[in-house]
Amino acid sequence: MKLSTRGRYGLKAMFDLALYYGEGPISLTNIAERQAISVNYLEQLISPLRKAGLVESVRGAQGGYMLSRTPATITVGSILTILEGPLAPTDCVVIDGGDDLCDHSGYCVTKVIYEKIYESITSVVNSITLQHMIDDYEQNQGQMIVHTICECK
Amino acid sequence: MKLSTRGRYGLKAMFDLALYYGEGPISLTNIAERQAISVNYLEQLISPLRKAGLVESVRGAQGGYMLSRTPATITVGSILTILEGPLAPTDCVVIDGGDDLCDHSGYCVTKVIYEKIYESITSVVNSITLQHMIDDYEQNQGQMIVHTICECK
DNA sequence: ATGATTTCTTAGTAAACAACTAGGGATTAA
DNA sequence: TTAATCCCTAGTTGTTTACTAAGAAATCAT
Repeated sequence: MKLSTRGRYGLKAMFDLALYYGEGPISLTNIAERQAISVNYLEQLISPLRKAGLVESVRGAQGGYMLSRTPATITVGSILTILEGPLAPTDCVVIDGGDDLCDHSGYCVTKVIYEKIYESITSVVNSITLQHMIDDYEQNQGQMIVHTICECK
Repeated sequence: MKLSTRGRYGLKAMFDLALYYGEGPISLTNIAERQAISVNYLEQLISPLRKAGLVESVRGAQGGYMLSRTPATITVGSILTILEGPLAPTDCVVIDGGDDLCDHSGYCVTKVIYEKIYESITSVVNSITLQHMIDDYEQNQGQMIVHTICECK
C-alpha cells in the first residue's frame, strides 16, 4: 500500500512548478536540481502529466514546463492518479463490471471494504490542491527545510 | 497503492474463521478449499496472525485454527496491518523521528498530505470488525456468490 | 546558419518484491 | 502407529520499480 517514486517525485515536481506559476516555463534541469531527481527520470514522470493536460511545455532553449491552470484548480488526487493509476487497494473496485478479475456475480463482503478505503483515499487527495500546498508552505516557511520538500519515502 | 495477496487472502481466511467462531478448530485445508488458496501459502499468512494473538492454533490431527477473541473485537485494520505492514502511503509518516529516511528537520508540505491519507485509511479499516463483515454477509446471503468471498484482486 | 539548450521518446537493466512451491520436522487424535 | 495437522525455512519464478542511456526534434541566442 505504498506510493511509488513516480507519485512522490511527480507531486514534488508539480509543487515546484506551482511555486513558479506565472513566471514562464521552468526547465526540468531546474526542478531536478531543487528536488534532487534525475532529469531523465523526471522527463518520464512529466510526460503523462503533460498528456493529461496538467502542464504545458515549451520546447527548445529557454523552454521548460508550466502548469496549464492555476494551482487552485489542480488537485493532488489528479496528479497521483495520473502517475500511479487509481488510488485503490484492489483492482476490482475500480474496474467495476463482471470482469474476469473476480466473480462478482453477487455481493462481496471484502469488496465493500475495499470500496470504502478507496473512497476515503480519493476524498482526501481530491480535496487538496497545489494552492493548499503553497499556502501551507508559506505559512511554515520558517521551519521549512533546505529544499522545497524533503525526499519523503 | 495496492494491497497484496497477503492482505487480501489473510482477510478472507480470517472472515472464514469468523464464520466458524465457537465451533472449535478449523483446519487450513478446509479454509484453503473454501477460499481457493494453497495450504502452504495460507500457512505463511496465518503464522503472523497467530504470533500477533489474533488466532489460536491446535496442533495435531483434528487440529486447526480459531479466532482467539470474538469477531466483534477483531478489526480489519489489525489484520491488514499485521500482514501488509502499516497501511501508509509512505514510510516517513509511520517511522516518525529524524530518521535517515528523509530530512525531517522541518515542516514538509508533502508529509502532511501523506499523513492525512494514512489517517483516513486507518480510520476506515479500524472501524470495521469481522462481526460487521458477518452481519453484512448474513444480510446479503441471497446475492452472495458461491464461495464465501470471491477472489477480489 | 550554427551551436547550445531543451523537450520528447524509446530501449535497456539491475535490484527488489510478490507470490508462491517444496519439503521436512513437531505434535497429537484415533 | 498412522494419518492429519501445525510449524518453519529455503528456494524459485515472474513482475515491478526505479532508474540509466541515448538519440531525435525543436527552438532560442549569437
